[in-house]
Amino acid sequence: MHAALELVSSEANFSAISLRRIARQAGVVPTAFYRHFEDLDALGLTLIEDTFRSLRQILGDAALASMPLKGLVRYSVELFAHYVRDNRLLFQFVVKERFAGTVAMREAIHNEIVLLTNALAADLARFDEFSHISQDDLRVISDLVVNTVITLSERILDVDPDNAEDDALMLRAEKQLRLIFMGVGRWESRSA
Amino acid sequence: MHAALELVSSEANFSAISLRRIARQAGVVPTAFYRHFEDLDALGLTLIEDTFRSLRQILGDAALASMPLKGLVRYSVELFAHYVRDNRLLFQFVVKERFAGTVAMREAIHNEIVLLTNALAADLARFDEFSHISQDDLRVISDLVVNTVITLSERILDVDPDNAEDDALMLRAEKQLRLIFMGVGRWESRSA
DNA sequence: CATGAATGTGAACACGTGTACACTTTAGGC
DNA sequence: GCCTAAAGTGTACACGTGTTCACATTCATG
Repeated sequence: MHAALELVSSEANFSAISLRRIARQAGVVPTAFYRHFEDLDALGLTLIEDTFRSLRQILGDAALASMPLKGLVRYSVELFAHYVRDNRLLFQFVVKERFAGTVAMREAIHNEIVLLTNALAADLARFDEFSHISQDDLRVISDLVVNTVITLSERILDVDPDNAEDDALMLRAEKQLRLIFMGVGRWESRSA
Repeated sequence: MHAALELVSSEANFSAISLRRIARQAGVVPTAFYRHFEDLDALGLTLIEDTFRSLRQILGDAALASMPLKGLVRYSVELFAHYVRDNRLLFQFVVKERFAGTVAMREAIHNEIVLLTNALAADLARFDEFSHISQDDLRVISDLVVNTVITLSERILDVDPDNAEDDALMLRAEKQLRLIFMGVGRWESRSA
């Protein structure tokens, strides 16, 4: 698995690397691959699963819902950015395969993102600031927030690790999220 | 070029299809490929160029800056969505290669998006509603808007063409953009 | 209509690919 | 310390790959 991640990180994407190259990178003979996965698709799906399993755990442990809304934006952006940096290869893989992968992979990633969006909507619902927002609109807003955070991680992965210009990226994302939350204050859900 | 687009649309992505398969799809012998492009990279870059050239033209012709801000959101979302649907294969290609493509391709796409963002920022600056926003913040806002529209097109491409549930997607994107613009009303640029 | 450029052809090359199969090595629980 | 399941090995096959080169065809324009 790690060999595959390394190759995908330095090459274009998963479909561009072969079973034999992965095996070579892992220091193992090609046929040994089959001892662990039925085929390349299975490997890819496992990598995606792993990524989101641990991401869900991080986000769950953080218990964001019990924080004051003030400062939550900065905190969660930093938490997320930290996690992305710590799992660079894994996230690079997911970002690349989100649109370029197999249908199975794309669906898996999509489903996980939907789950994250739902979780965020549920968290936001607990804040007074969102009490005037309808259920549907809560999901629309969460969707926008999730997309903004995804874009942030794509960008963090695009600059090289020790460049440290991530700060500018994070500040921009924070600004955008604050802007969104400002809009929420004036928002009126027709069917609230 | 069209043969390549068809294959990429039905397969995973560009790096997964071979020169020989493109030639076969085009009804031509493999070596004939070299009469038109130096290699596959050149083909890919040309496709990206073409996509954005015509997109820039559409957006330029629309002269959005001369419209009232009211109704502009709905109009531009519809214009954009229409264009994406009319150039489904082209956009599918760009979306897939945005992160999974060659470095050259990725850079080309990235640069084009930056151009679009700058153009939007310049357009927004003409509206009274944005007169209290600093130059930098204008770019941050435009960035958020562009990302939201990109996400919309990714989703339009994900549902099959004659499904006609695009409307729901467009409504969501419109809501999100209106939310952003609501935030702008309360936004205060510190260095305005 | 002729001529020259643009486009398409076919054979050949060296090499990378996924996977099957029988075999050997490694490691952990009784 | 043995023995069994897991992991790794080496060989072999049929096939797809990019690119080369000399040759054939098409087509526009003088």
